[in-house]
Amino acid sequence: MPKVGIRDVAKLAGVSTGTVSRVLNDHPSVTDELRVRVRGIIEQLGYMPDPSARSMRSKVSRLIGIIIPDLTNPFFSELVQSAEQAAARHGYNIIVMTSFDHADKEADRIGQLTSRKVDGIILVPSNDFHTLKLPKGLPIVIVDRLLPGYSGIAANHRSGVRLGVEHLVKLGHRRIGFISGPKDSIPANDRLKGYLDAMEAAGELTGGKQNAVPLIAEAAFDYESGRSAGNYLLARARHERPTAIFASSDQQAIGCMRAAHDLGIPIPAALSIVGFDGIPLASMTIPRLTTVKQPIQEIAAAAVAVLLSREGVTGKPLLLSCEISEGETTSSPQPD
Amino acid sequence: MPKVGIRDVAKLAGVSTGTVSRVLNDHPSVTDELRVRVRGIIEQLGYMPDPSARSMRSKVSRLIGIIIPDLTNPFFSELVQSAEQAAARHGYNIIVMTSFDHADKEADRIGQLTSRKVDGIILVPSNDFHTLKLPKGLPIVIVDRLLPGYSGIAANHRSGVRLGVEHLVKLGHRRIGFISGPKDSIPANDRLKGYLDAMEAAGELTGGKQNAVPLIAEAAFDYESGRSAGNYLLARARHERPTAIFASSDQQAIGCMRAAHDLGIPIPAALSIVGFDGIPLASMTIPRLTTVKQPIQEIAAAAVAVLLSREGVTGKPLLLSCEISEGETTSSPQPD
DNA sequence: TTGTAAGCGTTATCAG
DNA sequence: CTGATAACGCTTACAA
Repeated sequence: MPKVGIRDVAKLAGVSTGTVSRVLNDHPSVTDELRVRVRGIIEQLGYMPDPSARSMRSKVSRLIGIIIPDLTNPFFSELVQSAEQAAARHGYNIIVMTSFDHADKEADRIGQLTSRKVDGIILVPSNDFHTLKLPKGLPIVIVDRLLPGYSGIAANHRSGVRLGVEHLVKLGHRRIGFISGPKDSIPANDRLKGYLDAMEAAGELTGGKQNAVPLIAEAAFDYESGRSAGNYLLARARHERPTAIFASSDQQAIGCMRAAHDLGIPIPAALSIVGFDGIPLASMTIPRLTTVKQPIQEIAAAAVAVLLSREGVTGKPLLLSCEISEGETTSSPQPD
Repeated sequence: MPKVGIRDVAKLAGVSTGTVSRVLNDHPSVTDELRVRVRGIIEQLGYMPDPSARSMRSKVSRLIGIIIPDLTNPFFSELVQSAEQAAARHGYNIIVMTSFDHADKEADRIGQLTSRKVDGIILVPSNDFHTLKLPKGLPIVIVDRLLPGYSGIAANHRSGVRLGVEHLVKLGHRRIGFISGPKDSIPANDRLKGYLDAMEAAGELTGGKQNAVPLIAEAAFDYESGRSAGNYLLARARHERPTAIFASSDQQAIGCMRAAHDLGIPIPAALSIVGFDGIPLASMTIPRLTTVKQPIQEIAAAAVAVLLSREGVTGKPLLLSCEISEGETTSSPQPD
């Protein structure tokens, strides 16, 4: 069974290959009658245009690449899934690649995608990342970890964290600890700023007392780091230790929950905890984690939309807002 | 800057396009001297062969598709990541697609990949899946959820579960409950068989007493279902309820942990729990979950290898063995 | 071993 | 609006 090509369709429909092609591409200048007839034949023959031949002529591959640091990270896997969905709605498919937060691997992946002639790239830049050598002519949109000087799409981490900390303030907390991300990470710094914003607004940053009892612990975004950061913040006399902790990631928050648990500190009775990200896992902890949820689907959809508009991101970064997802790890503080 | 093509390379190297092509494809019949020279020019010009043109002639796209039910499931995201790694080692890239456990979506995805002319498909069949219409000529390898009548690659769920249950038996448990997967799921049934194997070997299946107190609860694989199944198994008088529970997934196990927690049953003091899968989350619970770990990387690597051998899976399913990952949710049972 | 040239299956240009 | 026909960039017999 010889595979059916565009001329088989043309022959059977009694038209030229050109017409068939035009039908295929929804070119306006085709009679409705012809369009219908050709479509019928296509159906009947089960004809499928060859994407290679197509892309060779038209310079469009209907393929978009996405490069993320680690697919095992639930935030990124949801991002990829959402991107796949969004792309599919436009007839596009997704090639995934992992950079493992390695700048040279990332460069290599970008090269691969470029030579693959994808129509665009969604990039979550690796952390140890310095200069981005962008193949010009290829639309690329930076996502989640915005780079200074580049535009892109991300959640508004700063205002999101502020939202979360303000939630704690509203509950009556004053000694609010903060588990920060790695200091060389852009989003980590944005989140830190959000914390400082909220603390300042609450009047907790003016006095000198904070200096005596540091409430900020730096840590990687993972579970174990969150745990040790939590230990650090909590291993002090009761009247000195924070009554609430905001963690820069849900994984940190969960690690911190464990630290509190190990220290015999009940949650939320003696300690409120808020995380950041809104990964599915957050609703599976005991008790359920209160967290600031990133609009992952919206980010992915926006990224795809930008790529398909073939403009790259135009001006400034596009920041989407987070919302708080209330769990069971927050309550008003106990009286001392 | 006009893009550089194969003839630019040929011209500058003073050879024919044919020779350049042969160098590109590591064709053996090229002088080392020429090979080196051409490679040099290629480098110098930054030439990248156009994959569309290439694939159009050669019928090879160096693309492989992978269809999974849900990328949000950590098991599958790790599978995809491993597959991407394995494929990359062979110069292949991966197109991901999600079926959401929907048979017709799955069929559609297979169609898309077929028309994309991928070189092979890795498929985790959707659950409500009946007949698989395989485009012949396109190598496809079924993974994880083996279909009766088809060959494929998966962990040996049956022996894996048996391993886990035997572990509990060795610790001294006799009333071992089992949270099963959905009854229409192949792997769920395999796992159930593993449980029955082990229980029979332990002499716990011969008496009639099991009938009076059913120790098996059917549930979906997710967290919430595991929780209600756990509630069902544990909501009885102490001397009747299981001293240990084996759950068919880690998520179920974690749900079950929550159920036990809510009932005031301490783990592992009054209840041992073992999960199945070995997802990263398993080591993040309090206490850390003991689980049977599937060899995900090996599965992915084997799947890619099979595809690249262009044979499809030849004979019987290939079953890889699991290993137990000891956490803190298992101990010897308390005396009644 | 290397060069020559004929396509691969579409799309796009240009007449009609 | 539709039909010829020339590319597109590369691989691969076939010849030399």
